Amino acid sequence: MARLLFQGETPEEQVEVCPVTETQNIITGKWKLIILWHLSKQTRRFGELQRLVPGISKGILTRQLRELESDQMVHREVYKEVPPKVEYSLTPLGKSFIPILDSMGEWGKNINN
Amino acid sequence: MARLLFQGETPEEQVEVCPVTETQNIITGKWKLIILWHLSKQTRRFGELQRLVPGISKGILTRQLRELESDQMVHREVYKEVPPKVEYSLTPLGKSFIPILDSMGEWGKNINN
DNA sequence: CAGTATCCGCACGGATACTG
DNA sequence: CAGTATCCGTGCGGATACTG
Repeated sequence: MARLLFQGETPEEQVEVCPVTETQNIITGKWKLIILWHLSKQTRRFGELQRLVPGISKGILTRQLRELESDQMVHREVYKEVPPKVEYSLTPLGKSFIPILDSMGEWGKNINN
Repeated sequence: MARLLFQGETPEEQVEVCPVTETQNIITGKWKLIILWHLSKQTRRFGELQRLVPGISKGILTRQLRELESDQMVHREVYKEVPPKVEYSLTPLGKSFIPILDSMGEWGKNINN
C-alpha cells in the first residue's frame, strides 16, 4: 500500500514510513496521554478533568480536548442546563486506544525499578 | 505506595498521579517514537537513522538520541575506527517498550479506516 | 562519518481577565 | 460551570557552518 511506502519531498527520498508516525501525531501534546488515561477510567466533566490533571489551566485543557475531539479520540457531550454541564468520554477510536494506555501505565510504573 | 499517590505543590492538592506521566515524559519529543521504532527493528548507525527519519537534521537527531540515552532507552556503541562508526540499539528498558511500539504501529495503521 | 556549535523562529504551554 | 480572548515567554525543532 502506497500509503505506507512513500514520504519525502522528492521521489528519490522515498523510504518506508514508520507506522508509529500517525500515533505520534495524535498523542503529541503535553497533557494528551494523561487526559486520555483519565477518560479511559470514566467519563469526566470539564472541572473534574481540571482537578485531575494537576496544574493545567482552563485554556490549555480546552485546547487539548478540542484537539483530541478533532482527532476523533474524545466525545464532548453538552447538557443544556444551567449551570452548564459538559461531559467528556472516549469515542470508539479512543476506546480502542485503551490497551495501549494501560500498557504505558504499567510500563511507566516499572521504570523506577 | 506514596510514589503513586501524591503530587502538587501543597498537601491539599494531593491527587492520584496518573501512571502514564512517566511514559509521557520519556517519549516526549517529535522524533522519539519514530527513532525507537526503527531501533526496535534493528541496530542502526547514525547515518542510517538520519536517512530513515525523513527530514531530520543531524543536530536534532543527536539531541533526541542523547535524551533517549539519558533515559536509559538507547545504547550508544562507538567503534574506534576511521572513519568513525557509531551504532545505536535499544537497551533492556528500550526493548521492554517494544510491545507498546508495535501496538502503536498497528493502532496507527488502522486509523485511516 | 558522526558529530558539535550557533543562531533563529515559532508553536505551544501558561496566566489572567472576562462571559453566557 | 465551562468555557473564550488575549498576551506573553520559552523550549524545542530547524538550518547552517564547522570539525576530529
